[in-house]
Amino acid sequence: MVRPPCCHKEGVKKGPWTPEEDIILVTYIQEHGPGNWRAVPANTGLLRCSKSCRLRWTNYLRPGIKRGNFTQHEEKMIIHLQALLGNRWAAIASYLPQRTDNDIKNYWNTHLKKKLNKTPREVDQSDDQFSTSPSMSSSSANSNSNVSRGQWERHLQTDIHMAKKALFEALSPSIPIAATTSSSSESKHSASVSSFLGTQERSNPYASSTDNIAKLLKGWAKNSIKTQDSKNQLASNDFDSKIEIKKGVGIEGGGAFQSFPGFESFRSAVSPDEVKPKPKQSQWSLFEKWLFEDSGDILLDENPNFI
DNA sequence: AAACAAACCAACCGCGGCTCT
DNA sequence: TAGAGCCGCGGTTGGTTTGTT
Repeated sequence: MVRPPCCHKEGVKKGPWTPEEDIILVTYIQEHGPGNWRAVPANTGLLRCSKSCRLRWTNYLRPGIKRGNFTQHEEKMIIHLQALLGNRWAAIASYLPQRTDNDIKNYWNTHLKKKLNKTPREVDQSDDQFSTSPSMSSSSANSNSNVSRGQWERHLQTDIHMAKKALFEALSPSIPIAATTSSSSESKHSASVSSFLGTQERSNPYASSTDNIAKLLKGWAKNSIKTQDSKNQLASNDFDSKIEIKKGVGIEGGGAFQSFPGFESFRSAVSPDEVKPKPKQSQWSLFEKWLFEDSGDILLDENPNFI
């Protein structure tokens, strides 16, 4: 069947999102929750297609998103997860709950791919992983056509094991991460704390500026802290209280945005843990189980201090 | 200071899978 | 069971910023 693209309707706006649109979208989602995206443009009056709304929410407005530089730890995780899972960015993102698939994809395409291609040794390593991992491309699979299936499977097992091991190392905070593929120094990435807050060095128009979103969220958070003091904490995805500030400030009048202070107090008010999506926990458990049960014996031999 | 190139990233597009009727 | 519609994902594009000459 041929389905007309959802965004080809007349009067559907494209391009960068405005603060007003963001507020409308966030407000609606606070009230109704994410999902049923088709209803969002209809119910909010936004001149955006449902896809665009979902994308804006998941990649930018959703609470708990970490922006800015990737840490070395994250970088390593992405490399190894990519080796294991291939370009399944959503799956990879599920192990980096604070990063969006789009962010990871962009980072891979703009940074990591180049890095891995830079040093021959790393290329060899990554080629090994990629050419024998389950996620390898058909072209790379063909390049091994002269290798017998048995050999290839043994190689595959070995590489999966090695990838697991590497991933284990990356996931384990107690084990020092050796400077491997990253050419960027720790100091360069040590700004992870500040990067969590989305410090973008570049000054961008609104749509690519975290500042404005930060201001918005900060405003909501600030208000919610006041109103929810007795509740003692912010629910991870619960912005119900934050909506109040919207009602107070109003979405009309761009000047309202000027009144929002910086993001700092939002940072202090909402810790990364608090905004971490809940469902990831079970994924972690399964993943860790898979990771550790197979590699655990060897890994624990090598890292007796773990656990 | 201007022109050009490279890097970056938000957003779009189209496909596949799932759900509902 | 088949068709229609929606959602999510991955690939790609295009605008903006930054760096270099």
